[in-house]
Amino acid sequence: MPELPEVETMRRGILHVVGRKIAEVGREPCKLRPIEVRPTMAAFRKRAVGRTITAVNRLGKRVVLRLEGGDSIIFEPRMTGLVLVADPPDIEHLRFRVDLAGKGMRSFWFWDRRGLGSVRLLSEEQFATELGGDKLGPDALALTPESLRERLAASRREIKVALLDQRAVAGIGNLYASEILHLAGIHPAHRCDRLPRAAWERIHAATLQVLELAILHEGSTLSDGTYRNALNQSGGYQNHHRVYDRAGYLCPTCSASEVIRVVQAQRATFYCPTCQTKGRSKRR
DNA sequence: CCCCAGTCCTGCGGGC
DNA sequence: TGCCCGCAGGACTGGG
Repeated sequence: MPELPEVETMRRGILHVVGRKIAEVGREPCKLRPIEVRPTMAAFRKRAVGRTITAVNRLGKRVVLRLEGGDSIIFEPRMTGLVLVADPPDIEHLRFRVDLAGKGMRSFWFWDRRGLGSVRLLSEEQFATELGGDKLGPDALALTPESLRERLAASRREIKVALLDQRAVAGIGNLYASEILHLAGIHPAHRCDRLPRAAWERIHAATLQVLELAILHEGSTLSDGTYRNALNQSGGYQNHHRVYDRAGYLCPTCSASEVIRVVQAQRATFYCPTCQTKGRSKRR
């Protein structure tokens, strides 16, 4: 499931479309339930064709193509979406295509097995309304210890659940939340409003460390094999997971406890009961 | 406002 | 071996 490192890898994989002009856009033939594309294809085509792509950005877990004139195309992969420049895993799940004018790469695609993702073209105004303001917190890579603490310290939620809230911090998902809290040595069920200042600093440092290393490895491809980079290659960070999907295995940090799986807010959380303690017990 | 449970969707794996 | 159910968790919504 694409989170910040996977989406950042997608972004880097299509960075070379900057400066290219869009020749055509459209849905790919697909027998499954169609993904959300907005606005209608006729309006989408009218506003995209002939425009030059001026930048490829990432906003939390979305890839953003900036077009000359102010519109943006937003690719939102959600669970199983991919941005591909070549060699799709299969053609049945190709959902959307962008053709480019001129010399070089001719097309790139949005592929999505489960179809929960979307492709949207937004004006500057729509962009500000739907993705700006308080809709999304600061990007996890742009976080400071203070901004993290300011946004979450008053919450009564458990820290693992709060880290998934994109209005608090943008980019962290279920997999990396577990990995971050393990590296920080914080129990996932610790209430935000009971975390000391030093804990926020550890969470902040762990967030940067985990996400940056995961980007270096081009994200995590889990056993279902869904996530691929723009060239349909697997990521490598799954080989560095310390707790995620590793219930019953010995914690690689302490070698004293097995990794535990629990459910928080209907999602799986993995942690080490020795490395990640709650409250006072850890105070030397 | 804050938070949780339910919803969308497809493919896979466990259990019988 | 085959079938069916439950699970995976992005983001959004409805309601307490």
